[in-house]
Amino acid sequence: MDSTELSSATASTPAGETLPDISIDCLVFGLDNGRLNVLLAKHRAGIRQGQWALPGGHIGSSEDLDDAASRILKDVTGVRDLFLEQLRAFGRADRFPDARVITIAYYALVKQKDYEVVAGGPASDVRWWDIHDVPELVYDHGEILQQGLSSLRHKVRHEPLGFNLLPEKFTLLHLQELYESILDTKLDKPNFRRKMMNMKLLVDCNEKQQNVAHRAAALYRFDESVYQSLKEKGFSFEV
Amino acid sequence: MDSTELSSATASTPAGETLPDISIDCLVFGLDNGRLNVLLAKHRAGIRQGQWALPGGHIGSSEDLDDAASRILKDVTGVRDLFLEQLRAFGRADRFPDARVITIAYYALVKQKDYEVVAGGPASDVRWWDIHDVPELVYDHGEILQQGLSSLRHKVRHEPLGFNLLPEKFTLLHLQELYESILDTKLDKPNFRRKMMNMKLLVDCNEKQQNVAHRAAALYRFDESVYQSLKEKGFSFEV
DNA sequence: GCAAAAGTGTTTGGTATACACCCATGC
DNA sequence: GCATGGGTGTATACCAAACACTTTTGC
Repeated sequence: MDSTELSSATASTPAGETLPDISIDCLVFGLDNGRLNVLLAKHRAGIRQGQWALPGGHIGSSEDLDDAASRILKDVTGVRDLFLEQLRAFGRADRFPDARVITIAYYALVKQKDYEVVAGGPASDVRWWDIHDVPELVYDHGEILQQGLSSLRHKVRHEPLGFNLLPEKFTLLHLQELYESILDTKLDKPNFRRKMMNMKLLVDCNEKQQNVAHRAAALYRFDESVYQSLKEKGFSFEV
Repeated sequence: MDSTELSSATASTPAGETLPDISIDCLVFGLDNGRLNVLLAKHRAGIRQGQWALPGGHIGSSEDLDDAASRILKDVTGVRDLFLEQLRAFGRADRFPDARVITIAYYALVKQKDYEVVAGGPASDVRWWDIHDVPELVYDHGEILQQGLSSLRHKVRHEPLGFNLLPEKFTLLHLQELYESILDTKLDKPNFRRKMMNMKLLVDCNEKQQNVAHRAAALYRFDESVYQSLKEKGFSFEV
C-alpha cells in the first residue's frame, strides 16, 4: 500500500506534506481463539484495486517515524493504541513498480478482540486473515510478512510479550496454549509449568477458575514490575 | 553525514539522482590486536565541518538499498568487499537539523588489517577509533553506534561471525581472545575449549604453531560447509 | 464411575561453571 | 627451574525432555 496515489489524505497528514520515497507498512498479528491472524487491507483504487496488502502509508514531513506508523495504522484500519515495533527497511530498487519507494516495516502482536477494525483512507476493506491462509499480497508484502512472522516468533520466546494477549487473570494452560498457537508447536505440560514457575514471574492470584467442567485451575497474573526487577538482576525470559 | 549538501558526487551516483529524504549510515567495526574499533569519517565541509560522523550518504534512485550501503561506504572510506547487514532505520523528526532525513543504518564486523582506508567524497579524514574512546559524533550517530554495538554483540554470540576475523588457521586461544575482545569479558579456558570442540564446527589442520616460546598449540580452521550442514540438522551456534 | 483437566514426581541425560591439575617448550 | 600457555579431568549444579502418575471436579 505504498505509493503516492494510494497514500491517505487525512486530517493528521495533509496531502503534499509527506515524504514521497519512503513508506511505512504495518504487520499487525492478532490472536483469537488460539489462532494467529494478520491484519490486511484491500486497495480501494489504483492499478492494484481489490488486491490485498499490508496496511501502509506515507510519513508526514515533520512526524517521527514511530509516530507515523501508529497514525498510518489508525487511518487505514482504525486500530490504535498498540505497541508497534520496527522490523526493518525493505528497499530493493524494483520492489515497487510505479515509483522508487523504500518501505519501513513495523510489527505488533495484539489480542484481536481488543480492537475494532474500520477500513479507512486508501482501504476499501480491512480484515483479519488466518496466518496459514493469507491471500496473495501486492509487491514484496508477502516477503515482509514472512520476515515479520519469523521475527515475532523469535521475540515472543525471549520476551514476555505473550502475557498481553491473555485476560488479566489466566491459568497456566491458557498461557501454554497461547505459546502453542504462536509458535505452532506442542509443548509438554509438566515441563512448561515448571519452567514458568521457576522463573518466579507469575503472581498467584489465590483464586480458582469458576464454573468449569473439571478441576478448577489456579489463576495467575503477570506483573510488569516483577519482570523489571528480575531483569535488573540479570534474569532473561525464555520459552 | 546525511544531508544533501554533504552527499558525495561520485561517478557511481551522479548528483541529483539520489533520494533526498533517506540516507544510509554505516557502522564498520574492526578488530585489530584484540581491540575493537569503529570506522569514522570527518566532515570536509558544511556546518559540521571537522566533526566526526558515521560514514554515510544518499541512495541512488535506482539502486538497491543494500547495494547503496556498500557503494557509499566505498566512496567515503575506500572500504569495499565486506558484508554489510541492515541494523534499522532511525527517523525521529528532529534527528537531523537541516532537513527531514530518515537514515537507515548498516553494520559490519571486519578484520581491520584486511582493509585500506582512504577518505573520499564528503570526508576529509577517515580513521579507526577505539570503541572505548570515540569522539563526540554528529546528530544521533552516537545512539546509532550504541545500538549497533549492542546488536553486534548479540549477533556474534549466535552466529559464527568471529571466524572471519582470524587468519585461516588459528588456535583455540586466538578464538577465545577474539570473543573476549568483542564481548568485553573474560571466558574460562577449559570451558570455552570444550564448548567449541563439542560443536564439531572446527576442522583440525593437524598442524602446530611454529616458533612460540611455549608449548605449540594445535591449529584449526573454520569450514563454512561444515557449518551449513550442521545448521541443516538444527544445530545452532552459541558462545 | 467416567471424562477432563489440574497438578506432582521421577528418571535420564546433557551442559554450564568453577577450578585443580598435568604437559610441553623456550629461556 | 620457571614462566607461559596448551590441554585434561572432575565435581556440582542446574535444567530439559519424556512420561507415569495422582488429584479434583462436574456430570
